[in-house]
Amino acid sequence: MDGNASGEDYENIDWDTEDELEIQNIVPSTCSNLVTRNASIVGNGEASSSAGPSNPNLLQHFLGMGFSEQLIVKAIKENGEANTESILESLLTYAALEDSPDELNPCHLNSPQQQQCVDNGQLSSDYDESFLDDISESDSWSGSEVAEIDSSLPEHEKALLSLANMGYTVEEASAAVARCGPEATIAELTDFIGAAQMAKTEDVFFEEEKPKISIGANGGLKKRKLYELELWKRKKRKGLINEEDDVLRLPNPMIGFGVPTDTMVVTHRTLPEAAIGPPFFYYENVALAPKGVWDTISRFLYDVQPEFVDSKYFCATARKRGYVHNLPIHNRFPLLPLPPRTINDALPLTKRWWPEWDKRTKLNCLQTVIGSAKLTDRIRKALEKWGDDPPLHVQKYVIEECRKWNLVWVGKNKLAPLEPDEFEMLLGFPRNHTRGGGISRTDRYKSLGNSFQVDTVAYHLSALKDMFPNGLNLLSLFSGIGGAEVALHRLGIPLKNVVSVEISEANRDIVRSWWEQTNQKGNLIHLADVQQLNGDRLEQFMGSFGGFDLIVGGSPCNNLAGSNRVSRDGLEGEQSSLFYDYFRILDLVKCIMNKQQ
DNA sequence: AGAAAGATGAACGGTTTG
DNA sequence: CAAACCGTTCATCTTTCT
Repeated sequence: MDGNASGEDYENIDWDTEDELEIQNIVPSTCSNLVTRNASIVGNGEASSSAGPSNPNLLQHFLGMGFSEQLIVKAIKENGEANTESILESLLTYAALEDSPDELNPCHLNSPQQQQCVDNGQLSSDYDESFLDDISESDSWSGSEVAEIDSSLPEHEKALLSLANMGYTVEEASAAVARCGPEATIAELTDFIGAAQMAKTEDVFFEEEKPKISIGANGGLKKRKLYELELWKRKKRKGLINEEDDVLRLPNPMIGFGVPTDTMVVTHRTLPEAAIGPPFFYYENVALAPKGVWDTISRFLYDVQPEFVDSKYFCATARKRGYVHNLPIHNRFPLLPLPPRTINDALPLTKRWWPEWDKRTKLNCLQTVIGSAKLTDRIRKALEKWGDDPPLHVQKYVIEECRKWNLVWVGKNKLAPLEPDEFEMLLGFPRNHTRGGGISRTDRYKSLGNSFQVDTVAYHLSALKDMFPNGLNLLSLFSGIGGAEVALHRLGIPLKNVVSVEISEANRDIVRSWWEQTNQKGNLIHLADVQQLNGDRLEQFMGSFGGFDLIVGGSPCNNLAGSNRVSRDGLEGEQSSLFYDYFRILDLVKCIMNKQQ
C-alpha cells in the first residue's frame, strides 16, 4: 500500500451503491438469470460530464478541496446548489466509498463502464436512494416505461432497443450484442451485461462490504450512515479495520492445493453447486493482478476459489499464476521425468561461470521480452575493470540487472538472456516446439512468454487421467502454443476432439505442427477469435461429438501484468476483458450440456 | 532505387506483497 | 524497505516487395 495520504483518486468512480447491493446478490452465471436495472438511456457521457453547475464559484470551492469535477457536478445535482453542507456530505461519502486503491484503476474513456459511470451521474434512480429522501423530485421519471418496439426492425436492432428499454445504455447493449452475437437471446444479453456490470461494481463493493452491511440498505438513516462511513474510514486509516479480511490473499508458500514435493494436508474441497461439472474447466491468469481482479474472476467462475501456484516448485523458473478450476484435487501426480528444479541443473553449462556472489538458484518469470546484447556488453565491461572480486556496489548492480532480465552466466564476465529453446525446456515444451515454420525469434519469445508452464498445468490436470481412459474432448480457449494440449498429451490422456481458439496464426501453426508430429489420432479444429464463437457454433460442435469434457483457457494478461506500464487497466482492459468471453463460452457450454441431458 | 514491412533495441513506473 | 512483474511504444536498422 503506498502512502497516498491526500491523494485519494476521486476520478473514475463508479458510484452505484444501492444498485450494487442488488447486483451483488445475483449470481452472474446461468443463462436464465435476467438482470434488469432501472436506468434510462442517456446519450454520451462526455455531454453529461461537461454539463457543469450554473454557479462556477461553487465548483471552484470544492475543486479547491481536492474533489474531482465529475464528483462535484454529481453531488450538486444530487443536493441542489443551495445546500453546500449536504453537497460536502455527499462528496465525503463518495470519497469514503471510494477509498480503495484499486479504483485508481482507470476505465477507458470510451469503455461502456466509463459511460455507465458518467451516465449514472445523471440518473437519480441509479443512485443511493437514501439521498433522495430530502430532495424534492419535481421530475420523477419512471424506469419502467417501455417504448414500443418496431417489429419491422432487424433482429439485432430489436435486441438493442429491447435492452435500451430495459434500462441499459447504448454502449452496454451494443457491446453485449457484439460479444454474444446478433442472434443471442435477450436473456443471454442481459446476463452478459449484468455480468459485466458486476465486474465493475464488485471491486468497490468488496472493499466496502462491512460499512454497507452495518448500515443496512433501507435508507432513512442518512445521518447515521454518513457518520458510520466516516468513522469506518477513519478507523481504516488508523489500521483498526483490516480490510484485507475479505479480499483474496496469496498463499505463502504459493503452492495451491499442493505441489509434488510438498503435498498439502488438504485433499478435499467442497465446490459450489453451480461450479460442478460437466464440463471440467480450468482457467489461468497472472497471480499478481491488480487488487480485486481475482475476486471478480472467482465470482464469475461460480465462486470457485483460485488456486495460486508458483511454478518455481515445479521447475527452475518462477511463474506465479492463479488457477480457477473445478477439477478434483486428490490423486494428482507430476509429469515424469521431473524437470530440473535449479538453474544449475537446468543449465549446467552456466555453472562454470557462475560467481559465488550470485546467489540465485531459480530464474524469475519468463517474460515476452529479453535483455539486450548492449546491456550484457555494458555489464561485461563493468566487470572487467575489476578482478575476480568486484566491489559490492558493482555486484549489486549486476545482480539487479540479472534478476530484472533473467540473465545467466555463459562465460567469464559474460551474461546472456535465455535462448528460445531454453524457454521451451524450462516451460516444459518439447525442444524446438516453437521453432521454424516462419516464426521469428522475437515472436518465439513472445509466444513462450505468454504460455503455461506445462508441468504445473499437467499436475493439476493429472486428476483427469483415471476419469478419461479413452480420452476427452477439449475446448481450448486462448490456446497459444498449446500448453494445455501438450500437458494432456504428456499425461497420456488421449485427445479426441480439440476445438482450439487462438488469434495468432503463428501460434496456430505451432499447435498444428505439434499435432501432426505427435501423431494425434483425434481431431483438431482451429478457430481464430473467441468473440466469434457463439452458441450456434458450440452446439454444432457439441452435437457432432457429444459435448466438451474440459474447457481450458488463460485469457490475456496484458492489462493485468505488472510489467505493463502503459495500460495496466485491470480486467476491463482492451485485451484482458476477453476473460468475459471465457466465462461466456464456459457458461454457454454448461447450458447446452444441461439441455442435452 | 525506393517504399513497405519486419525485426531489433532501448526507454518507459507503478502496484502489490512480504 | 526490497523485490518481482505472461508489457507497450517508438526509433532505427534490416529485409522484402514493387
